[in-house]
Amino acid sequence: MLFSGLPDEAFDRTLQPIDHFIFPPGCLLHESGRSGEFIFSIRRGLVKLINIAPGGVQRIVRLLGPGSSVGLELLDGEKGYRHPVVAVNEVDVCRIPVTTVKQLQADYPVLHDQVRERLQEQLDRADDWIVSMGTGPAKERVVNLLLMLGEICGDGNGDIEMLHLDDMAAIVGTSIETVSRIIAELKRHHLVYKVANHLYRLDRGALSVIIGDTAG
Amino acid sequence: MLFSGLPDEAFDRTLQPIDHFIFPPGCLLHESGRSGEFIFSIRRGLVKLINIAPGGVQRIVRLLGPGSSVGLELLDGEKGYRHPVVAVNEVDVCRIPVTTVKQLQADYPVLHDQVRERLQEQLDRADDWIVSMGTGPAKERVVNLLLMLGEICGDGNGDIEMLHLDDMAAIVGTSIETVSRIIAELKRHHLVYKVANHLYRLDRGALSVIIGDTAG
DNA sequence: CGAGGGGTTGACGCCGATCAAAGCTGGTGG
DNA sequence: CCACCAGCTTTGATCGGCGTCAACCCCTCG
Repeated sequence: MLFSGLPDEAFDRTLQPIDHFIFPPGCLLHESGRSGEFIFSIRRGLVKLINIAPGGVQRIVRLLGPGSSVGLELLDGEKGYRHPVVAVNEVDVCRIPVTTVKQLQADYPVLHDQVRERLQEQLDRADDWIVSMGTGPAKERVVNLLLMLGEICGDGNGDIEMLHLDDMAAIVGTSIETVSRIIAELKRHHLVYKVANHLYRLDRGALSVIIGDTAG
Repeated sequence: MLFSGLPDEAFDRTLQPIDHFIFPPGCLLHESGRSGEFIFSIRRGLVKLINIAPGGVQRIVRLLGPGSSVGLELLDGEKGYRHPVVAVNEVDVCRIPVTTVKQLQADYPVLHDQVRERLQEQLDRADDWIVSMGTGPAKERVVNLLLMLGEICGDGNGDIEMLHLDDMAAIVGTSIETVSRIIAELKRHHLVYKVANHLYRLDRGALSVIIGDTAG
């Protein structure tokens, strides 16, 4: 969590409350309060940061799971969020007023480091995204996405909650038909197989071979 | 600069010196000192952050110009840089020991904000990159790149220093031949024309039409 | 049972990768 | 001052991957 490392009494004097929310899939996080006043810390589930190009085409620029923070850009004093943020699964978040974070940063300098590490983590994620989702044939990109899903919200078994086709297409930058064909082929070769409704298991070793990762 | 907002006397007690370097094109910044000890602040010129995939394929994940900082990830206590950083032009930088930044952060909390803003700026840049360089036909991506070059290191006239084909290809994710054909076509239509050796001028209005930016 | 939304599958055309070869250009040495 | 060479750029020909359009399937829900 964003506040790990802070003592419990740190929160005794916060002027505004830290609330806990649960969003259903497809819900826009920002609507839970007036725009640009809250930072969210994700406890469970998956959210997508989307970019809407002039023309209406959507592209997903990041997936964030448990432990990640949303809205840190508000600390720079700007009014709005950079991207619309939408729940993919059912999502469990802490909603923290920006003023509370600023206040706590002043009282506990270690929080500065926490915030910086979150930002750095997102930057690393974005760089990885540029390489994984922006390069190579469609098949490699889809496989990269599946493996990344396992890392972000893997449940230990290596099972992932499969996204909808349009989300995956908006991530890897292809048409939904192409994604459908690729995943169908992966299923035929038993590199991906269903274990429950929307829950799929990955053969990570075999998938890693496809993207040419000789380190397995 | 990274230290704007700090008083001059802040640097009187720094244990290690802040040096000034000039790198020729193609030079790896990290080699100027032992690995993982320095943060660079760019004063002039352009650097590229590159990612080398297993297999040797290079992809450029970011271009940084004057005002940007390189190596902020070292503040997280890790040993190495995330990406190799290579000078594109002749580059003018300040080399700042990580320990100096940490020391100054402790003495001047406002520096925490400066660092956070730099990170946020790079995150915004990365997100924009994902959209601009990862979506749409090759022509749009190249035009986006040219316009972005003008923003990062524009000299006011709207002139840009043209990159080499292989760099542009590594940015937009196409072959060098495709980039060459696209730029040749732009020249034919007088949307781009040479004003000096490697210096080109852009017709921004007309180029904006290509990428469908109705706000032009 | 019918409607609708997502997923699947096929046919076809085009964009862009690839291979190949021919200009250009700047640097080097005679 | 010129010839030469290496690396970069340009251009052409060909081919495959993937976008697009269209039809169909399947599951859910009213």
